[in-house]
Amino acid sequence: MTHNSENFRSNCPINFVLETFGDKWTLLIVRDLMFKSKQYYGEFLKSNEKISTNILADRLQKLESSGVIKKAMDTQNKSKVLYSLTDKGKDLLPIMLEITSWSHKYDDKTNVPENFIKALSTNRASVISQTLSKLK
Amino acid sequence: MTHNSENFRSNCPINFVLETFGDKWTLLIVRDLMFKSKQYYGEFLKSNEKISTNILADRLQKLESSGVIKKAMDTQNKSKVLYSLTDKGKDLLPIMLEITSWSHKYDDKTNVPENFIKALSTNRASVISQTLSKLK
DNA sequence: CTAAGCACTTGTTAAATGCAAGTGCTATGA
DNA sequence: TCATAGCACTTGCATTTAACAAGTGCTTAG
Repeated sequence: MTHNSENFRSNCPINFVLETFGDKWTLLIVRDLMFKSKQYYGEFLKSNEKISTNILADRLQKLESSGVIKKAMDTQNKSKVLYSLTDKGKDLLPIMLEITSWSHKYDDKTNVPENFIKALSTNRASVISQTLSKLK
Repeated sequence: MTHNSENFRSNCPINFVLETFGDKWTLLIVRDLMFKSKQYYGEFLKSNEKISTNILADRLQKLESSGVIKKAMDTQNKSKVLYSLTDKGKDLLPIMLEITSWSHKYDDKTNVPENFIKALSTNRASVISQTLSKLK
């Protein structure tokens, strides 16, 4: 969905991210690409949250058309499709890190490695560069 | 929704915020409280995105039960209800600011004052303290 | 050439949303 | 004090979206 569509709601920056990420599933795909080194359709399906196949297909297509992810053919296996983050997708990292901090603070069930939390508060820049470097 | 409910999906921090904010409306209420000095039901209804009354009532109740906002009686007018952010809600500010930066970068229709964007990149701490100070 | 894996599609049922109208308080003015 | 209006919701119903199970078509491995 874009601001040009018939579903246009406002010019607000908060609203803009909601138009792309305002559901229960889309950001989980970004998470899997960004932090869990997943890149195949079948890998996204295996996440704990158990996304259904039609919703996954729908969200992958929407993320691609909004320029957050891109598709590529797996050069090793032509029946496989490789998904990856674009620069626009990688730029979501600061948002993801703030979300992680907030959840760590307010949800005692949230499971984030303690050294990641510590690095985040003491050396945020290197957390960012290390995370991005793994995305090649 | 909490991690104890029957809808539990995972212990992931990204999933945790999606359980509360994973829809098209909830975060707009937080935005209105945080940046637009709104505090009444009728004020939220007037936002550009045009939330419907039943959805607004539902989201206000969910935000209250998740501890992000709190209700109070208006001391001037007993027929009015005052909504405000809790500390947990105010702690969403860094997330909101990162969202604002991302949308400003990737959506040319997004309308954020240029001096706010500039302050955000050069003096983030003071943007935070000034925003919070207006929330009393 | 057959079987299995992978990335989706399709169909149906269940849930969430959008819209219009209504309800029950409180305040205000004649 | 009694009618009117404002405010914060509720309710009912039509439409849209999501969940679940099953199926399809292409690719590759044996």
